[in-house]
Amino acid sequence: MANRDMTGDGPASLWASAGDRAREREMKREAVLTTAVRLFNLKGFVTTSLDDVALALGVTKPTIYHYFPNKDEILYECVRRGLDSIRRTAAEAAKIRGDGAVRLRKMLLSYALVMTRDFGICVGRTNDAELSPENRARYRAAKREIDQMLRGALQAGIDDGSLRPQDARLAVFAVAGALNAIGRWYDPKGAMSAEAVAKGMVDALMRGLDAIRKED
Amino acid sequence: MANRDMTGDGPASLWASAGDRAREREMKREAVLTTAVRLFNLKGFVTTSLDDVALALGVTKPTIYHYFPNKDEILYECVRRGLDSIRRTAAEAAKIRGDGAVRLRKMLLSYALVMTRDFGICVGRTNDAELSPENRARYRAAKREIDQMLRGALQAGIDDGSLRPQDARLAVFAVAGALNAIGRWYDPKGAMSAEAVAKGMVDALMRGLDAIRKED
DNA sequence: ACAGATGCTTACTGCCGAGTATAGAGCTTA
DNA sequence: TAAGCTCTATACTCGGCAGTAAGCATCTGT
Repeated sequence: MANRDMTGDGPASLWASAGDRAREREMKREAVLTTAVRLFNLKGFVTTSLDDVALALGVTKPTIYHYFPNKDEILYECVRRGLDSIRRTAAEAAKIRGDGAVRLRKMLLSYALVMTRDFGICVGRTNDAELSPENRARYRAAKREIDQMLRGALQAGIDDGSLRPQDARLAVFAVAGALNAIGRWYDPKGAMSAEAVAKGMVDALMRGLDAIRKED
Repeated sequence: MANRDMTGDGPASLWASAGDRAREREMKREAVLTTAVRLFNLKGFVTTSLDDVALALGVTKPTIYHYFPNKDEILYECVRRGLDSIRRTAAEAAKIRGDGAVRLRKMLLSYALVMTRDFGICVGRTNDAELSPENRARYRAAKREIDQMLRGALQAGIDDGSLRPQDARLAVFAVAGALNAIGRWYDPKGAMSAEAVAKGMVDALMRGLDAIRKED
């Protein structure tokens, strides 16, 4: 990495091989994570052992420790990804032009979609008491941030008249509660697509906030 | 119990003492349960050991086993109580006269109130994977029953025109999700009373279902 | 061909927590 | 005063799981 172009070998082969290794490592790490999150969602974090995860991957437990320092970090990385997706899409939605109702609707739609996928489901099912104190603090901070964004959009909607005046705190808790639970009943192999579920859910929730009805 | 009135002692003293003992035992069992549920809600079921519960009660672990056969039964009894409260009040609400919207609103209000109390919170936080297979089956059956009652009232409301035509399954999941999450944020020592939270929540949710607005 | 890194294995340790064996204290009935 | 029941404690067993030690194979660059 430090001494590329120093040999006559040419940078391409050096980089290719170094890159291959790094990429392969990243893919394996990814495989650990996706296998872990699926098991966590299926059986719960505490009741899933790393031996279970290793077995599902066809490797042994110490292998997992080559990619993650401990079990807690694996869970944290799972919820971090879910929360980051929500946060990122919500931040984007906050920037689009339109009234508060329009921005909030977009936020909720992205939120709902994330909750139909593995890392999102994990967010919905994870109890913060399962995380280490440090990661719990980060987890809570991320949740708070999302809550603030939703509340901000809702309040903006109330202020600009696109949403009914109401207790923003209560309303956001209700909405988030409904969305977080999606992973507890949604079946990807069922009749409804993730998009249909998300849209149906968000339409109902936005009606509850008295949004001006806009079919898009 | 079998031979009362057989001695000259008189039934009163016999019954008093037998009753006292039974009552005392019942109270102790109750104490185990309420202490356990509070710890479960605080730290999570799996991460709470029976030694923790015993310590909080000022006794030792074997004492707990005098009142419950195992840890699983303790958790099951907690969720059973919460679910029974919801089920009972919902069944009552199903019998009152009025249109579907009125009955559904009553159901949700009782549901919400239960979710602000310990056994209700436990229902909201318990992951069915934590229960033994037999108790998990009972737990699911109770949940399904409640779901059916809500869905029935909602459908009745759609049929009688008091609620907007919509996907009943999706709507009930949304509503239940919002209510189940109450225990994750509601603080009994906070500014809002349980009643205020329940009413605010239910008003918002019913608006989402396009109930005819009735301030009661 | 050799040195060192990398990836993974087998075979552990150590701990924690569910559940139990057993005994003793106190109350109840005879 | 003795037998028996209820309740509780001390002091275990046993199993499961997070995390580790140490070694073997393979691949990489010199």
